[in-house]
Amino acid sequence: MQDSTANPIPQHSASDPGRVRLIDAAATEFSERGYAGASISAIAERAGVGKSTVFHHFHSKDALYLAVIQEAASEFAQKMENVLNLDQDLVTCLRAFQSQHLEHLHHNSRVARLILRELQEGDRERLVTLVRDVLAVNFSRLVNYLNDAREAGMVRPEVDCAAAALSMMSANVMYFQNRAMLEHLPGFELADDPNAYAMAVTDLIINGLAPKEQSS
Amino acid sequence: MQDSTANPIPQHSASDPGRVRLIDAAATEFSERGYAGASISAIAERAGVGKSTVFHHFHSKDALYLAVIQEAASEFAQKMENVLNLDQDLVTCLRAFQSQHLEHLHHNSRVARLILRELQEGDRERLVTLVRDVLAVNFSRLVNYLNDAREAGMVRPEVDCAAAALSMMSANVMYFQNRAMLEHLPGFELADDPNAYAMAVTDLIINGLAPKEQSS
DNA sequence: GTCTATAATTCGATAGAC
DNA sequence: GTCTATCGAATTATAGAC
Repeated sequence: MQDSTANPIPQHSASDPGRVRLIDAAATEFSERGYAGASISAIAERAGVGKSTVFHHFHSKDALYLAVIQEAASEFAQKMENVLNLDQDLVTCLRAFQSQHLEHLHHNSRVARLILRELQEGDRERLVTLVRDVLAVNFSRLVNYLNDAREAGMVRPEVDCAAAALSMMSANVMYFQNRAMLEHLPGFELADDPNAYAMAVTDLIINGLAPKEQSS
Repeated sequence: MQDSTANPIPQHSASDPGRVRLIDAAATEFSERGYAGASISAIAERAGVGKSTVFHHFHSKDALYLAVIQEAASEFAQKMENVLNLDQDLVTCLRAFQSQHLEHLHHNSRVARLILRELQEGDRERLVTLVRDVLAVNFSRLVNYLNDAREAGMVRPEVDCAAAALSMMSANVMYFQNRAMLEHLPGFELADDPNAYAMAVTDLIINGLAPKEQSS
């Protein structure tokens, strides 16, 4: 199988079962104990392999760590490709995006929490690598889509597409991270319905608060 | 578990200098070490008073903790009152709100970080109290403003005002929390200009992505 | 399991303001 | 003389060491 790789990160692909087991074990360890707290031996043990096997697949703890996140990010990148295309209308695409993004966070909550944790208290170096090499790719994909849609006249020319993309994702991250507490906000009805929330946010982002006055 | 009788939150207000010193010291200790990690003696020492003085002002560690957050929350509540009024137009109010909110996060970064930390890894009980007794008040204020604006026809009737309020605040929290990493997102120009960011988000929330033209 | 260290909380007394 | 902020010592709870 030939990889259509113009990708910067080498994708050994998921074919390797040992690699998959390791990434899964590492995801658990890292998310439960943080980067520093997770030990390679614990990861190896959890994966049912020897410590040296870990270093056969990944040349460093750092590389393994990034691979864990890369794994989830690539998966989401795939979903984005299915959803963001300019032939469909903006509403359909963004609804699908927002809904899938939120769903992705829940389905990959270990890694999502890992990333959020890293963003708060992680090491600078690792953080920059993470953002530039992994997160930026997916973020840019959405920004580019919005920019293209703007070119095509589907989006107002004044809109800052990066700010828009960030707003969309922020809303989901907030929901994912604090769902338990949102229940206690009076007037917030959507705490138990992620999809309805995603739709409400999408509607807001697309149409805004203000009425579309045409009554002149 | 002892029940704190009849919620006696004494509103001595800021007049009491000893109280103020304690709240300030506690803000630092709590935000640096987390709730469990912060000790009453360390707080007392930092404030330059004896340990038992702390308990003269606050009946418990818990009460002190809440008072720290309550302090910053009330301050923001005051700012909201100055900014959210229905006599001005929606754009003006929401711009001012968004900008002040983001500024407030920066000026009270110790407490802001404290809250965000608590939301992630805090104790359930304390979290619920925090949300219901403190955060919900300010959140509701914005939601109510939006609801009133909707009644007044300044906001589309379909909008979910709670979701809108949450989106606005999420965008700011994301920015506050991750400003350092946003620089590394390609295409994101506003990482070093909080006010411009707040304006971009406000514009988005008010007008949305879609052009205003009424296509029948 | 006992012992110990550390932390939260309570008590009783003191000193100064009104 | 009362009121209140303060403090040092005493009390309880708990987690970790041995």
